[in-house]
This record gives sequence, C-alpha cells and structure tokens, in this order.
Amino acid sequence: MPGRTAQNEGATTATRILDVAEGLLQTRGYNGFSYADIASELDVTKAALHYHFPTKADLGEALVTRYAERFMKALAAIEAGDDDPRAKLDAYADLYAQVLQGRRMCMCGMLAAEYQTLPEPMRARVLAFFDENVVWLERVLERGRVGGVLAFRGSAAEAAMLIVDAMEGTMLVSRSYADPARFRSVAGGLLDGLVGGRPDAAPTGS
Amino acid sequence: MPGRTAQNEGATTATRILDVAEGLLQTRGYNGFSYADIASELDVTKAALHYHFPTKADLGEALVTRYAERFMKALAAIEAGDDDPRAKLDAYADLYAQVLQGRRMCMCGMLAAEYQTLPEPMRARVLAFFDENVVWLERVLERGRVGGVLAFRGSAAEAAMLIVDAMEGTMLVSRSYADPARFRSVAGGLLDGLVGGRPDAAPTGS
DNA sequence: GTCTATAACGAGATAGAC
DNA sequence: GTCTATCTCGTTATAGAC
Repeated sequence: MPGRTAQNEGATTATRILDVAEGLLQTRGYNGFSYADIASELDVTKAALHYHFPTKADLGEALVTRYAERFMKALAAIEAGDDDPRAKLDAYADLYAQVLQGRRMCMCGMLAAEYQTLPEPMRARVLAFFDENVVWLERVLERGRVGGVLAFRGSAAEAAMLIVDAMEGTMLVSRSYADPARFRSVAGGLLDGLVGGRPDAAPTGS
Repeated sequence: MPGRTAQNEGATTATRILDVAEGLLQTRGYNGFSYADIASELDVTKAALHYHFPTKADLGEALVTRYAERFMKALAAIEAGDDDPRAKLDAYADLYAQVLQGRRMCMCGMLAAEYQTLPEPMRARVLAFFDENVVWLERVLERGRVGGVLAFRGSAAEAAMLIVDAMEGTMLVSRSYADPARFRSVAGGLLDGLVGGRPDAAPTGS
C-alpha cells in the first residue's frame, strides 16, 4: 500500500474524517471529542469538516451507521463459513476482541453509556445494532441446539441477549484495565459455561 | 420525614450537591453534565458549587468515592446475612437492579466508558471498585463450592469477573431499552447457568 | 457560605473569499 | 472543497462584595 499514512491518504476526505472520528468516538465517547480534535489529527480546518458533516449529529449518525453496517457484514461472513456453531460463537467473540485492540470500546456500547445525551437518530441506530446482534446469535444458538452440538438453558433469545450484554460489559471493564487477555478469558469462560460444545469438565471442589 | 424536598433539604449543602451530581453522572456521564446543570436543579449559583468542590475533578472524585463506599457497605450487609450463597448472588444482582431504576447506570460502569478522559484519581477509584467487587464475589463463590451448594466451571476468580462484567454490560444495554425486566431476565439467566443452585433443568432439544 | 460579575477558554457552527 | 475569520454559546473557574 504505497503512499498510505496513518490518516489513510488514499481515501476520500469524508472517509478519512470518519476514520479519525471513529477512533476518537470509540476511545473517548461522543461527548469526549470535538471537531477541533479531528481537524488537528487530519491537519485540516474545522470549517472543512463542517462542509462534509454540517452538524455533529450528522457526523455521529454517519459513524454509527457505517460501524453497524461493517459489523453486520462481518457477521454475514461468519455465517457463510462452514464452521460448527461453537466455532461461530468463538468467531463472534473474536470480533469484539479485535475492536478492543488499540483500547477501543465497541462503538455502540460506548454510545449506550451516553444514550441519554444522544440525538434521536443515533439512539435508534444503537438499539438496532443490539437487536441485530441478538437475532444473529439467536439463529446460531437455535441451529446448534437443533443439531445437537449446543446445549444451553432457557430460550435462545435469552442466551443471545446474555452473550451480547456480557461481550459489551467485559469489553467495557477490560478496556479500563488495558488488558485484552482479561476479555478473552471472560468471554471464553462465558461461552464454555453457557453452551458447552467441549468435554464437560467436572466442577472442582465438590 | 417532614420538610424534605426532592433535593433533600435536610442535608448539608455538600451532600445535596453530591446527590444531584450523582444522578446527573449516572444518567448522562461525567462529560455529559456541567456545574450549571447542578446549580439549576438546586437553585444555587455555580460559584457556590465551586466553594464546596473547587474543580470538577474534585467533585468527580468525591462522587466515585462515596458511591464505592456505599456499595461496599451494601456488600457487607449481604455478607452478614445468613442466606445461602446462591441467595447472596441474587442479592448482588438486585443491587444493580435497584440502581437501574430511574434509568441510572452503575456509576463505575459509566465511568469505565469515559475512562480515557478521566483524571487519574477517578481512574484509580473505578478500578478499585471492580477489584473489590471481584474479591467479594470470589469469596461467595469459593465458599459455595466448598460447601457443595454451588457448582461452576473454572476458577472462582474467572467466574467472579464474568459476573461483574455481565452485570455492567446488561445494565448498559438494558438501560438503553429502558427495560429493567430485560436486566432481570439476563442477570437471572446468567446466575442460573453459571452456578446452578437449582434443580438442573435438562437442556432441551438434544 | 452564597452572591454578582467576569475572565478565559473551547465548543459547534456560519459567512464569504479563494 | 478548503480556507480565514468570526459568531454565539456553554463550560470551568476566579475575584471580591455581602
């Protein structure tokens, strides 16, 4: 990739703005960065940013829309693979683990914290992201149960919500410790305990 | 309680400031409220607030310190009870459920999202809060396992981290949906699946 | 301990030249 | 499409009277 810089020189300006703003949003939150921050990283003026994204609400909506679309494509890619259901769940957890690199939080988890301060269009996108995650997981879980390779208590919908919420939560906490290994340990332990798919290790000590 | 108002007229001014600021912090985040917001709710001037808490960092540190102390006292109260370990875990989840009323997020979960923008003293308090939660849970889990009433995979430390992280995560997501029932369902499902303590319902479909 | 007043700065946003 | 310049407002914080 010749000529590429940290700000992705080969891309359109709008895309480069989104790339920088995305990093700031996932690191500092929607209320934790300004147009001035983006401008200084890209070495352009604030006015130029307002040409591409007139208001911060416009920018925020574009950011969460792009993020959600990219995430759904990644889910579709996992879906298309020929792995077994447990491997799909591991791949799902790995999506979050990748985001956690560079001390980034899941964008929608971050926005969930700031939910009460968000413009309405952003709120709707955040909830849609969680809904779509739950639907995807529900399908994987249900198929795994029908196929006899996954076993879990309760409904697939409840298990799916638990997985989404636990991913967001352990990401949130592990990021504060700057410890991606903590995330991997907790996420792996959740999947082991929830759906099995491995030789059932006898609980120790009893 | 005669003479009490929503702003707790009977308390000292510093306490009333903390009460209002606490609600704002847990609802909107540290970067989502200002001294002007507190002043308008209490009907005092911003200057009066700065007398009690010179800087916002001072206020933030006082808030997280008070919150953590109160939470640890609640944990000690559960510890002192003669309930069985599973009941203690349910009581633990109920602490979070109570916070979620009024659309509030756990203060330290909220601050974990904003971690990168926090002054160092606040950061340390947030991590200490999580550490103390894990230590408390670890003890409950270990005693339950030794006593034969709890069974879970892996180490007590890993299970404790999973519980803390999942509580924070499901709180974060459920609050966006304004749906405390969602929290209760997911938190209950986690404890059922993780530690049992109930008749082992056979997984369906396999 | 609380007030008025204001300083000092940064945020989001716009006008108009180039 | 990007710039300079500017505007308005909100935010944190301080000085000094009461």
